Amino acid sequence: MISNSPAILGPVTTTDVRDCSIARTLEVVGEKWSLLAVRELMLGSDRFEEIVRRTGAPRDILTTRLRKLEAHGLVEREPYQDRPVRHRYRLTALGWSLAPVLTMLRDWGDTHLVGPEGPPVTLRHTCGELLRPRIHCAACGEAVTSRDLEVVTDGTSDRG
Amino acid sequence: MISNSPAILGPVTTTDVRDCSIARTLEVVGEKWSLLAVRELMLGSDRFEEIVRRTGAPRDILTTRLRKLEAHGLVEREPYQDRPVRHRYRLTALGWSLAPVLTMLRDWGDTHLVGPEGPPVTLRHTCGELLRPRIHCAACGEAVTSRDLEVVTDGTSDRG
DNA sequence: CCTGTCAGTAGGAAAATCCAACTTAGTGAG
DNA sequence: CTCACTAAGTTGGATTTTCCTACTGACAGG
Repeated sequence: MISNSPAILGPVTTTDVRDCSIARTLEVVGEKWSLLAVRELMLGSDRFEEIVRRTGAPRDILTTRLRKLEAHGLVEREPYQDRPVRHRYRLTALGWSLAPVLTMLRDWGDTHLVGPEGPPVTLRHTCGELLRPRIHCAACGEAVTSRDLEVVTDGTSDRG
Repeated sequence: MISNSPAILGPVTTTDVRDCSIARTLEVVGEKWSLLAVRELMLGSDRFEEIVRRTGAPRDILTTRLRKLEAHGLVEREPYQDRPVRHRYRLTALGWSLAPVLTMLRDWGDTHLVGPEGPPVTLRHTCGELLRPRIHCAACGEAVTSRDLEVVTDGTSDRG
């Protein structure tokens, strides 16, 4: 094996870790409560108290999550009064761009984690039907399954 | 406000927490390293050591994650030798059904978290183009944006 | 004056994660 | 035979996060 190099070839390269966009994304929104806060903002909550209530997140944790989302440009925090200064939260376009991620997480739960009573929340498409999301290829328009995909790495080093 | 009920209407229902499929899904795969383990399995790693190497997860944590994924039926663990007994891991169909979630997480990172060198990993669709995933409505076939969706809750209690 | 609201902070307990070392039953090299 | 190495963990303890409860400040309503 090349990667577990013996002493002659130098120190073992401890990072065979894949540099991948999934990992990068999870660095931003992968901590507990982050995606649920984003969900709440998408569903219309814009005040701290409401997000606390609807997610169940500890207040201090939610504070740090919202600050992190703000730092990454997914959320804007704007004062809506002073004395005392209060803020509301709003998703930016970048924040809204997470919608497909949440849609797929929701769909997975809808499909595999519900009882006979059905999904607690559903989304209705403008076509009138409840949304069953499918991934299509933007280039050819066809529906995509994992069998239609081939992994392409640039071959160098640890990326993959 | 109805939800913050005064004493007359009974004790404050501490759980205004939304029962939603996103939260349920995150209960299963939302902990650190879970989705990265699934990613590795999708990319072809099937041995414990390899998943450790490629994700960078602590071995003990990865063990508990794989056990949890197995308990939920996303992963199968099968012995491939005894003396000493060794196992390999494989995604079940249920595990593979997470592919759209990972696809969207990857796409978000590809779109927003890459430098000029581009994404570290890309997926090629059978049509020949690199995959740019879009969500379509299974019912009408149209591409979906968040503006085309209406939230439907059953109205009762805390679900939403 | 008393209570309640909102958006946090503070302090300390509890839980999760991380890390390095160890185990077990082998295989291959010298 | 001995040494080094492998795979799939397990163990103990340090570190880091998360959680929980209570508190703050500045106001509004009764």
